[in-house]
Amino acid sequence: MKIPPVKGTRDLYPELLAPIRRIFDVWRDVSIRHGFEEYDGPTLEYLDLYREKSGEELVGQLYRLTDSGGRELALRPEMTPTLARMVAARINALPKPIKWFCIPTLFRGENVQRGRLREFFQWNVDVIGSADVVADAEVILVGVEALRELGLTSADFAVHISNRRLMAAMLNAAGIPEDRHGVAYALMDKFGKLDPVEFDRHWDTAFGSHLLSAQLRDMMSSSDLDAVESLPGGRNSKELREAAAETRRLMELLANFGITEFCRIDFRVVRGLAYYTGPVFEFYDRSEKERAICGGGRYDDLLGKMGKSREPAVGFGMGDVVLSLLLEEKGLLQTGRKQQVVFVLDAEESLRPTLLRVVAGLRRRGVPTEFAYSWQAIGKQLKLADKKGVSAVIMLGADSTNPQLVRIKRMAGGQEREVALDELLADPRRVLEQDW
RNA sequence: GUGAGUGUAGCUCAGUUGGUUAGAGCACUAGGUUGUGGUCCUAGGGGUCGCGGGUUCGAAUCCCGUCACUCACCCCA
Repeated sequence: MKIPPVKGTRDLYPELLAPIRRIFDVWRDVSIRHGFEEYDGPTLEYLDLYREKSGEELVGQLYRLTDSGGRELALRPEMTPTLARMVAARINALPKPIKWFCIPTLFRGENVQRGRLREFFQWNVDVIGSADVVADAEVILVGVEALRELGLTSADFAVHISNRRLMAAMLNAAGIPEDRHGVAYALMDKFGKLDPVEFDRHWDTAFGSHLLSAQLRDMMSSSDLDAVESLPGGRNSKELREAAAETRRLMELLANFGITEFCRIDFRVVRGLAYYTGPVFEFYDRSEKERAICGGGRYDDLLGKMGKSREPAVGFGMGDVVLSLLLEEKGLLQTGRKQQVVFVLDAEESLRPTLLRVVAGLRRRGVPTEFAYSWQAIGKQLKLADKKGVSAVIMLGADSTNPQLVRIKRMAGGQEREVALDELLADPRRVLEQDW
């Protein structure tokens, strides 16, 4: 019986895993360079952790199971609840701000389609314990730097920035009651998909104010902070002016960090889940054909709901699936072998013991080394070396008059040179990297 | 959940109005090549034609059902 991989999962063969590993390396490297520490948590959590935090929508997508002790568990669909628990447990002991990152495997029982799987990797970067908008800016900086490191430029992607506080203030100023804000957000989230007439009609039906609808549309397409304050009631709203000021400051900080070219205000960014309280952002490819590469924002109230003390926090998640699609489109997905492997061969079978000694010696000195398990003619061994994609071959017994001489052959150009075996083993990296 | 499309070798795909033993390219294995890889040539392995039923002397091909996958919609980190 043939059992296929589970829907929405991937069999990551070496050539498929290689480019993903490359992405992980960049994520990790950039995180550490920006002062973040890596953490991880369990893949399995109590179902209640998500029930309490995420509401029924996400719980409906959970992979749940009952263990042999009758505990109701779930495969983690996101990292934030775990992070919140871990931080809450040590909140008094950890120096603030806490800057942590993580590259977890996540599971969601969603419909599978382009850019969306049921098991995927997601880079999480969070700052906890600072209410300063500079933390928001730094988190965005980390995300931008990682994409730059992967070869993307401002011609390829942009960070679309909005602010939940600003939107709330705006709606308040327009006289829309708090309990209707959810309806408004849902509509604003659809702004990009609806044409103006439809948008007006939906807005009118919900709020009965066609005028506001038109102004909202202007504002959402203008990306202009000043336009916000010209909304009905805007000039008199302290809340709104403050939120606008916060957003302006964020843009200034991003300019100070030197990434203005990547960042733009975009009030179409609302973001699905309800726990965001301040600036929110999404990274999109410039064509906006793909789903968001990355999304995040400030969630000052979430940790308070998880633990005892309220802690301001900001962070984002960046999945590997959409990012890989984009990198592939741009021809930036690393597919070839990058590893520099050498292959040791012996001209005669009697040299096998020497070969094994040389192989072990090279490996001990940090040189990735391969060899043929059974002796074959030089031509066959070279063929094998070629298939393995090695960068160089070290030939033992190449000179029958002097057993101390080995010949090093570069596979790319085919050049060969001879070197003493002792010299090679003394400092193989130097010998192998040296020009000749 | 809704709609559309696609299922033939590991991959990409041919396969005539239904007709002998289902093919090609790539990939894989081996040989040509007993002191030098890539190119080239030759050979080989690999298929329950997604699955089940029906029509027929005969089904990869026609019909019905079913399953899987892909894309889109809905929804949404």
